[in-house]
Amino acid sequence: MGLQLFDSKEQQLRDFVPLKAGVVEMYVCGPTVQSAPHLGHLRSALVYDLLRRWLKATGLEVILVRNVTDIDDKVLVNAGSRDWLEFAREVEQTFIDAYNNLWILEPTHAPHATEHIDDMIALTKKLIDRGHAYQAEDGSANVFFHSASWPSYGELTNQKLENMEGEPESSFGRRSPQDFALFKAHKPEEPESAAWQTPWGLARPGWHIECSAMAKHFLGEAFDIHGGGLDLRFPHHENELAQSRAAGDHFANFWLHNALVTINGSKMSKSSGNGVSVEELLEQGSWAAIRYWLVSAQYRSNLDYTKASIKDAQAALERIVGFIKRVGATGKDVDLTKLPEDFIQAMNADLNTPLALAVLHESVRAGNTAFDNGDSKEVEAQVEAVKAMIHVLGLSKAYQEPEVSKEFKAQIEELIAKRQQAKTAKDFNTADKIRAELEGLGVIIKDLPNETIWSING
RNA sequence: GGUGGAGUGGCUGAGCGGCCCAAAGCAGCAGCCUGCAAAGCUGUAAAACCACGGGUUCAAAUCCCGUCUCCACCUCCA
Repeated sequence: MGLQLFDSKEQQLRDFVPLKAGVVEMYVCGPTVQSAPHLGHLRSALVYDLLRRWLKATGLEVILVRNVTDIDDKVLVNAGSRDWLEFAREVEQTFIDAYNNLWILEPTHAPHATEHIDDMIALTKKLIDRGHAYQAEDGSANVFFHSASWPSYGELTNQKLENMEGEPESSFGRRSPQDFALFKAHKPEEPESAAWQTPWGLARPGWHIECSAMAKHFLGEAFDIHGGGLDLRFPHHENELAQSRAAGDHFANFWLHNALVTINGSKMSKSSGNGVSVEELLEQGSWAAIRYWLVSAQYRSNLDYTKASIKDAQAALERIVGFIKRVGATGKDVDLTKLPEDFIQAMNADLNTPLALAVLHESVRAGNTAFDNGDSKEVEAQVEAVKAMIHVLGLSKAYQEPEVSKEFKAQIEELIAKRQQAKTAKDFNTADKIRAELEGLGVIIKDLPNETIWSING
């Protein structure tokens, strides 16, 4: 059976078939670059990275668009007296760094909202022409989508218009409480650089129109998958869907929503101030361990962060990496035809990564047992399977040599050789001293039967 | 009030009608390895009565009804 994905619009598993044979077009909501990322942001990006890797592994080409919302109320507020765009770029860089460290592949396109204002204006015009949007009745440059004009409004989240609370009726010139902004009129207290000349006056785009416009720009009127965090289902995705459909586009064929990272059972978020930063995480374990942890739950399950989370993940990951190193198979070659059937089925079942990890660990154990028994044929079979699996999960780099300077490497190897000499001479004092010295350099050594291997601490 | 989702061993977390007296990992314990460590490897206990109470079924963690608890979302903002 092929890949099945849970479509949150249909609220069921559906067989995934790309609209165009051989190519998958995905749009994922990226961050609003208002402050540095926390675990929740990382999970979201990672989930779609994982999906992308799996689609590629099954032979499909993937075009992934992940936007950057670089104009937004909070960006302007948090920039304070600084140039807001410069601030936004700086924050964006902290996201890019974190993505890179987590081995999240670069998207095919990573458009900035501010670079697609024309697309947004065009889409908004179309909506006005079709009678689904209007300029604010107070004469300002505010433009709203008229939710009541679109009969299927609410279809994504199965809600009825009358049950939605909405904004106070007259605020900013809207006709009804459930109408949302497509463009927001420039405010005197905001910098002029944060406003654009539109047919309705000086204004900046609302959040929802950005994604509709950029998705259309890069992927056209219909594309395969729209992804994002569960907290974006409403209003953001509901509004995107309404806008794009009202403008005559089919829009996304599948809607995917990843569950949230919680801490003590509650959503991790900026506003509640319980976000766990990258710095705090790295005290618990490596980037690889963080990635492993994020993969250890199925993407639609909440993932609860505790103090031990990353440490546990590190231990589990090292078991896998240890096996590969132990049998000396650290080469980069990977053969995806060696993926076990159970693993493939787990991934095809809406990316059941915990089950996939179980298959992986079973392979590791079988491989280790074979190694102890000197069954080199079995060892080879298992290690190839393991490498293929962790390649798919994006964890391959965990076993590859750390990138250090040649000089440093030579120094380490010399110390290890000296220690070996001391050990052979049964001069254990010297041997222990050297071990301590290596630890001082941040290097942890492990004595294997025939050799000593080392790694960088953390 | 509305809409979705969740409650499984000490912890994380799969399973969603029979293969479940419930995967995998972590932690624990034992053995192996070691100059000693660390790490590693192998094996493994337990009362997981699968939130609680009913029901359907030859068969339920899995389906149905009820109850409790928790989480997310409900529009210029995640």
